[in-house]
Amino acid sequence: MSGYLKKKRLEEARQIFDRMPVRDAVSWNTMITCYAQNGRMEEARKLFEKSPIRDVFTWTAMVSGYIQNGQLHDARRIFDEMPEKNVISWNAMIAGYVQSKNMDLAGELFEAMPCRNASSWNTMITGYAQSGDIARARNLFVKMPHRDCISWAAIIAGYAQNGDSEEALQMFVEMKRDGERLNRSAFTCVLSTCADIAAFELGKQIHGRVVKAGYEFGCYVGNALLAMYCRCGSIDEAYNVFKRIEDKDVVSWNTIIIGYARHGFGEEALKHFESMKRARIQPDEVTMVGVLSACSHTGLVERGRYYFDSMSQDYGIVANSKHYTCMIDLLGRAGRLDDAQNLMRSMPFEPDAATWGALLGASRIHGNTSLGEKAAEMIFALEPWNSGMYVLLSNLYASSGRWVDVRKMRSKMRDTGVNKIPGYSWVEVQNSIHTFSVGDSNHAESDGIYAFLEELDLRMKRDGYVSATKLVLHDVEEEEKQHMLKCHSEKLAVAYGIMKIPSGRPVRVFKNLRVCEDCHTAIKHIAKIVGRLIILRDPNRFHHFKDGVCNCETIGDGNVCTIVIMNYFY
DNA sequence: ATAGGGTTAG
Repeated sequence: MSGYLKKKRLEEARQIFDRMPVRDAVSWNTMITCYAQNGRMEEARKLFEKSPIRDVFTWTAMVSGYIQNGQLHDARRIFDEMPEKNVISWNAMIAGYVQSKNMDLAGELFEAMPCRNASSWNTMITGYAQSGDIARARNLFVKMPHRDCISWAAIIAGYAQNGDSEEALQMFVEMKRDGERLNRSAFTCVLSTCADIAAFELGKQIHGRVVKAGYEFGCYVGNALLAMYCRCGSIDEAYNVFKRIEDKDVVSWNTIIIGYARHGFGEEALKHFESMKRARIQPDEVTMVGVLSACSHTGLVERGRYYFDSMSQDYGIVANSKHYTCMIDLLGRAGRLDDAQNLMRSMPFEPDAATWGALLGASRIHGNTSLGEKAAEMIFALEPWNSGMYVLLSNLYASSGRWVDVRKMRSKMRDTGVNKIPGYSWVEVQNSIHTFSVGDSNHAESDGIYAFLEELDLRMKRDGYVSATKLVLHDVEEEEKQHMLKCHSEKLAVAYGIMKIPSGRPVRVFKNLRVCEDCHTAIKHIAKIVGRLIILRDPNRFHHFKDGVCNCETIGDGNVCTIVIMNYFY
C-alpha cells in the first residue's frame, strides 16, 4: 500500500486498503494521512469517521491535514474535540496559526500547552521573525531550554530576512562556536546574507565549507550559492555552480536567468530561458520578470513583446505590476513613449510608483519633460517619502535647462523633509569590507587614496575625460557645489580596490544608489588606464567596465542623468 | 503513521 502512496496512486492504495483482511491502526492512519496530504479532506474525514481505532495519530493527522488545506477553523474544531493531545498535536496547531500569520493565537496556545519541545519553540521563533518582531524571536531563542540546529537556523533566517546581515553572520559564527552542526538551512541563509552585502570573499569561504559538508549539489544550498555569486558580481562562477546543481528547480533557472539579465547579458539570459523550457521546468512569475528585464536591458523590444504575450497564452501566468513595469521600461527606453503609455492605460489595475518610475526614466532619456512631470506627480502622490524620485525629476529639469524648477525641487524636498538616503559604496579587500561616502576622509589610508585619485585624474584628462561637474557649476547653489567638488563614494571605492586587489583580478565595487553619470564616465577611463576589469553593482544592475567601455551602454541603459546635479546624494 | 528551519524578483 505505501508503495502506491509514494507514487501518489491513491486510488490503487485505497483498493488494497479495502481488500485488506485485517486493518490495524497504522493502516487506517496511513490511508487517512495520505488523503489529507493530497488535499482530499472530504475523503479523509469520511474515513476518519468510519475508523474503529482513532488514536492521537489519527486526530493529529486530521488537524494538520486541515491546516495544509487552509481550513484553519476546521483544524481548530478537531483540535478542541481531541480526547487526548500530545506535544505534536499542539505544535501542529501552533504552526497553523503561524502560517496564517496569527501570532496572537499562536502565542496563546504556546502559553497554554502543558509541555513544550524544541519544535514548539522553533515554530514560535520563526513566526515572530517572519512577522518582523525579531526582538521577540530572539527573546525566545535565548530563553528556550534546549536549542537544536533548527533553532539556530531559524534565528539566522530571522535576522537575514529582516535585513540585519551583520547579526545573521554573527549568529552563524556563534552557531559553529556552540558546537552545533551547520545544517543546510544555516548555510542557505548565510549565503543569502553574503549576497545581500556582497561579501564575496566570505561567500567563497563558506562555499568551501559547503563542499566539505557535501551540500553543494542540493537545490536550496545550490541556489543560494548561485545567487551569492550572481549578486557578488561573478557571473562565471555562478554559472559553474548552476551547472552542478542536481535536479535544478524553477528557482535555479530563475536565478541564473536574472543573474545574466542583471549583468547585462540579455542574450545569455534568454538562451537559458529556452533551455529551461526544454528541460520542462514550468516558468513562473519570477522567471518572466527575469526574461522581460533581460529584454529591457538588451533593448530587445520585439522579443519582449513576444514573451509578454506568451506569458498568459503559453504558461497561464497573469501579468503583475512588475511585468508591466518591465514592458513600460522596455518600450520607453526604445523611445516608444506612446506605446508605453497605452500599455499602462490597458493595465487591469492602478499603476504603482515603480511603474510610473519606468515612465519617468524613459521621459528623462528622451527629454519629454511634460510626461516626466506627470509621472513624477503621480509618484509624489503615491509615495511622498520617495526621495529618489525628486532626484530623477530634478535631473529631468536640469537636462532641459530649467534651473528655476531644479531649485524649486530642492526647496520642496527641504520643506517636506524627505529623508535623504546617504549614498555609499563599498569594496571587499582581504576579507574586510571598506565603506566610503562622498568626500570621505575617515579611511585609514585616505591620504593614499586621494593621492592615487589625483594621479588618475591627470591620466584620465590626457585620455580625453572632461569632468561633467565643472560644466554645471554656475547653475547650482553653493552648498551643492561643495558636494559636487568632492569625490563620490564610487570613485573612492574603485580607487581603493585598484590599489589593494592584485592586478589581473577584477575590482568589484557595490553602491546602494545608482551610479552617478560623471563617475560612470570616469570609471570607463580608469578601467582603460589601469587595464583592469571593474565591476560595479548598483541597485539596478551590474556595470562591467573594460577597455574604456561599459557593457550597459550598448543600448543606452541610461545610468542616471545627462547632466550631473543633485550630487548631494552621492 | 502525526509537529519545526532554508533559495530566486522588488
